[in-house]
Amino acid sequence: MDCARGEPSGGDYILRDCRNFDLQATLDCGQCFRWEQIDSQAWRGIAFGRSLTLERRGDDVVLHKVSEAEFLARWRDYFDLGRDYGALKELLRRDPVLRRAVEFAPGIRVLRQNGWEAMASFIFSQNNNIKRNKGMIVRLCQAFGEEIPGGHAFPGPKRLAGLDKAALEPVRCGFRAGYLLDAAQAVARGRVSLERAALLPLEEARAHLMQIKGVGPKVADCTLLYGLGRVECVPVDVWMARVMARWFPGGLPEFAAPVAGIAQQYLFHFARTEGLA
DNA sequence: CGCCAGGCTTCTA
DNA sequence: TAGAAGCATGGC
Repeated sequence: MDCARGEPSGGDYILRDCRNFDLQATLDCGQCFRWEQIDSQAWRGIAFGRSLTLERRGDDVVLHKVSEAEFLARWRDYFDLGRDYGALKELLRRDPVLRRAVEFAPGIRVLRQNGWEAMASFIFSQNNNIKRNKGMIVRLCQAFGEEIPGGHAFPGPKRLAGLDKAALEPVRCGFRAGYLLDAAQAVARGRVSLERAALLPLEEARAHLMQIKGVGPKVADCTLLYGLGRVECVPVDVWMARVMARWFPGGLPEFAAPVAGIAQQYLFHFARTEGLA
């Protein structure tokens, strides 16, 4: 496994000899919006109502002020550390284009974020750029998220469901305000169940999420992949559409299907930063 | 200043 | 039922 030897040390939790985990590539490849780089080796972010500092220290990765219990309960799955990315990449390398993408950023991991946060974040992302999306999310959290040490938690659907567009004005999210409210109300009232979407067959899960106004195929797929652990799901945005048209007109290789969403992440990052298209 | 942004809804033929 | 326009806002 990638980080088999984790151990508590002086209040921190250390992943010894941690392979396949490039903080920069993982936290800045367009899948998450609440992480910021502190210095060349460290990042700070907020997830699950907790502010966390992560540091690369040689072969190790250090989670600052994290107990073993907290690591196992929360961060292990969040960073997808139970998956063997070494073996996964070995599989993907069978295709020459995937091989290039994997070798471009071999330390990418796909995070398993909170389902609601992923859905809301990608509702915000539509017809938007990543920089501004981060700003909108900061303002949403400052205005409506619970205050926690080091910042604000992401506001849950119940908190947002009672608001109206006027209340969201300070977030400056434009036409997306109505979409966010419909999503919050749908989830808060049980019209849409993220828990069910996590388990449904993929096409049914997409259709279930797309009942929400402002959630189309792309946002539904991002919710499934980044928020609900559906690594077989492939969001196709403008970049991936170019990649597919140019390199995979017949679709991604069959052998990649069970982890096609992760393959997508390597391709997306490569295409967007190196211009593979 | 003009173009564009990890799209989606609505309008039109 | 496909294709284009409209959408709020700000980054560059």
